[in-house]
Amino acid sequence: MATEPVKGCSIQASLDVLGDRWTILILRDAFRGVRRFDEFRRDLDIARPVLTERLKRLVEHDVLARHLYCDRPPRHEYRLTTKGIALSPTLVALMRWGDEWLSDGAAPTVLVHEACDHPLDQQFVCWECNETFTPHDIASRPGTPAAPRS
Amino acid sequence: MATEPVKGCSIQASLDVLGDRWTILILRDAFRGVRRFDEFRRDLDIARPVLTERLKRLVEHDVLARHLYCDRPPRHEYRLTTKGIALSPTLVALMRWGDEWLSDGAAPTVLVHEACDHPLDQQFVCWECNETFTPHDIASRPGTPAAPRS
DNA sequence: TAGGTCAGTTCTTATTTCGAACCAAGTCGG
DNA sequence: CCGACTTGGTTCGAAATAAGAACTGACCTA
Repeated sequence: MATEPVKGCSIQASLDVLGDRWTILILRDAFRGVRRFDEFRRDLDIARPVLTERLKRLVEHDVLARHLYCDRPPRHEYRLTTKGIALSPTLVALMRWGDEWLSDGAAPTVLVHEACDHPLDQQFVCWECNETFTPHDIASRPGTPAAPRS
Repeated sequence: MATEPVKGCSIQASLDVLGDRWTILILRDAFRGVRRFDEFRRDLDIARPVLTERLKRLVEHDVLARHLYCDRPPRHEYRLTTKGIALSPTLVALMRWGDEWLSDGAAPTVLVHEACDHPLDQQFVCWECNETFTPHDIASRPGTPAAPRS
């Protein structure tokens, strides 16, 4: 897969890793605790060769790691790495959008703050003012300060 | 942990709308201010029939709206709806993950709080304790039909 | 009238994805 | 030891999807 010099867009770069019909669903399962090949396969109803390829890809990109969990019959499991866990804001955002805009009723699953068991929210926060704000208050600036890019 | 078929998963529902190779890139452009057919086409280097189909789909799903912006030669533009704008946490999350884990240096584009021009952060916040927390502090509860707040 | 733009549609071709079958290592029951 | 079964794959041909190039058609400008 030709990974060309990403036109300076991190969304594109992320989609190079995640952007196909199955990868995000595989990761959703991984967040729910699914770890084994057949477990993914049954849960997602995905073709075997496709699952093989996607898992390999995610391991290559260091989003999942392949662990040997059983010696005698050699068995592997796929676990989220730190880099993989760092995708949770993305998954949470997708889930919340689906809940809010696509669901025909109540959310099928609710995420909560484990400590107090109350529902979670996801917000934009400013480093400086420490205030939360809406999408409408976002602006974008090219590049980091003094970072030569082109 | 039971692996029952996850019907009614909101991530799956969201991906039914967004989950192909182009849709999220189209939306990224839309957030950046792109509105016209040819502008999308040139910027993304996407095949015309595919762009036609994706835009139609996004309009059908009420993520984009097709506006007539010129009468005499009838011209249309595609704008984000409220539902579309509600996707910004998803796009921001993807962008930030790419920035942090895939970029070979500085982030190509930085999002800022428009009011004060300082970089934005995206966080999980608890409705009750009002505290921010990490992915590790998230738990999930099956379909609690908790009535949304007033 | 000629040439150009914008927003498509309609083809043909190339790439992905699918499903079904096959494979291999190990395990269990008899 | 034999055969059935499990996990985790690989290898096929067939089907769905995307790509590319050319064509349409409404308008605009000179």
